Amino acid sequence: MQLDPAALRVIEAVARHGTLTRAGAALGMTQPAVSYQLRRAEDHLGVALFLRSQAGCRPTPAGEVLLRALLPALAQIDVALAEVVALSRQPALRILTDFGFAGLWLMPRLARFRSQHPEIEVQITAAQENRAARPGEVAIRFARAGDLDASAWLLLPERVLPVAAPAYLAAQGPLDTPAALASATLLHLDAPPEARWFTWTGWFAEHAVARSRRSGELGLNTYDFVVQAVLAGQGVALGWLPLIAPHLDSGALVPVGPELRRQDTGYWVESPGPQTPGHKALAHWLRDEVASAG
Amino acid sequence: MQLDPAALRVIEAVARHGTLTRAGAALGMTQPAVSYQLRRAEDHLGVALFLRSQAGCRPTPAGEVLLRALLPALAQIDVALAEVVALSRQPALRILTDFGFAGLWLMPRLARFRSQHPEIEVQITAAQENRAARPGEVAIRFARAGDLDASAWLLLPERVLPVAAPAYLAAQGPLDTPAALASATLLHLDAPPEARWFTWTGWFAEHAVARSRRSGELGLNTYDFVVQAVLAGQGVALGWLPLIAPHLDSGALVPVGPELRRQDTGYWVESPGPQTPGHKALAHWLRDEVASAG
DNA sequence: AAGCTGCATAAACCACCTTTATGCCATACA
DNA sequence: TGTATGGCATAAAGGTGGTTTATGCAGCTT
Repeated sequence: MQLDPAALRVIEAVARHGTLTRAGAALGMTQPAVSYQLRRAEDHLGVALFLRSQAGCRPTPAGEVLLRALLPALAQIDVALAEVVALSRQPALRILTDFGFAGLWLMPRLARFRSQHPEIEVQITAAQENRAARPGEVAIRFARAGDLDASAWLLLPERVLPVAAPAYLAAQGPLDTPAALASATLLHLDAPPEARWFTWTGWFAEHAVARSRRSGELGLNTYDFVVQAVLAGQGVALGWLPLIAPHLDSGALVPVGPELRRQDTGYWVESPGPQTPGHKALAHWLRDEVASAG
Repeated sequence: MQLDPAALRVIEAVARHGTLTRAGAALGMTQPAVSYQLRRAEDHLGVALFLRSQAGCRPTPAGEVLLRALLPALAQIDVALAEVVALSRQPALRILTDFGFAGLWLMPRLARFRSQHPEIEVQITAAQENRAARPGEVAIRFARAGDLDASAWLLLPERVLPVAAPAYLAAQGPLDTPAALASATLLHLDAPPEARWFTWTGWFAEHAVARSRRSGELGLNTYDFVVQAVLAGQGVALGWLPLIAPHLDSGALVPVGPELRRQDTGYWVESPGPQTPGHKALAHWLRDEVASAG
């Protein structure tokens, strides 16, 4: 047995205010409208809910049975509605990250997050210098374990391998060995000294080949640009696997050397402060994206 | 922040059924009406509550916040509504009593009970022979403590006194003493031998006067009739105080002898079986009526 | 490609909910 | 006693919002 839902609010207002007139004022209605609604509800249920007197209304025993459940239930609903509205007024979810990650990983995938969560407004702030996230913000930055707060988690471990464009390989000849690679033109990602990622120097050291940077070789300070240059056949780059995976898949780039991995460095997610549903949704989605990429 | 109450039902139905179309069928509406209501609610709140897909809807995180409170709250309301309806369908409150009590005490007061409890339908069954109440019934009958169930309670202890009409006294002369009363014409309430109330025999025995019934004196088997006869000046009656109080107040009858009381006999209320709000309301009202009569 | 199902949107319409007006009743006060 | 005030009920009028019908788009399955 259900009751016209509007009537529930009227019943509650009458109980709360004690007269039909005052209930109407609270609901933005006139007394006859309240009288009509209350009457309809009582007729529908087949029982009087309030006794009317010149001094106002008081509930009948049947009315009290209903009000005992109705008042707390409506209060609960109102609390939840306030919570929903407060959520909708949350500031946008701000993601801090570097240009490379933003351009090569996040932006191509963001449409998927937005279609799953259209209610979450997302702001992406890309920068050269990654600062730590403030409470409420989400930072996705390249770092090593120990550099971050304990609650940060590793999204993408570091995996690199030398890559070149097919046209460059055709002109250059085979680059089958680290020694052959040492003779090729290398593209460098210029970064501050405290940068934690693999560089060519580090790569050759791992393969016991001495190779220093030649003058005239291209150096770029944004990984996005490094990828553009290698695609254009300007040399061999150290490919950051999760970021260049689409180019490998399409054949625009081919591996020209073995892969190197590190488990304690990579892109980490830190998200200080309270975790709103938006924060949780983003974390969940990020994990899904990595998992589905295999 | 409140929401159109009709929308709450729509939101709940969409969550329960998983598609707008099926929710509409359950609510007796079409899909576009559901779509419109849901849209209005979402616009009002400023946040999407459901994600729509070809396969149906699933709640957003904000939707889940609301549903966590809404589903149990609406369930509580529905339970209370069902309870109210069940109450309204209770059989009438059946009161069993004798003709004297019904006619002289209960009926004159019943309007007051009905105005306080218009939702309670009352049935009065008066009879010469009072049977015990069945579960759900309420019996108000003359009895002595020990004859009834332990839950029965004494409504009106027995208080009697000789009364006559002023016209009878004017014709007869003063009846100041039990001996003078013995010479008067007495009106008798004829009852079965197991009757427990005061009779004239008992009254005279208490006053050490031998008085037996004279032939030709009027005997009546209903107390209502006894009261009519004494009002008509046909003799002196043993007045049952609670029942004749209005006549004493009005002067239609005057006392012509001392009052006798007994505390273990009188009108008792027995009400076996579950005590519905109706039963409780009646008991409460009965106590109030006795208390306000002093 | 065809068929089915789900949701969104626009236009039309009508039922019902609200307002205005009025009357009755009870209470308080001068 | 008469007047004023406040509360509820009822009737009539009207207008608007909620519903239906029609249509189109998208996704999925066979």
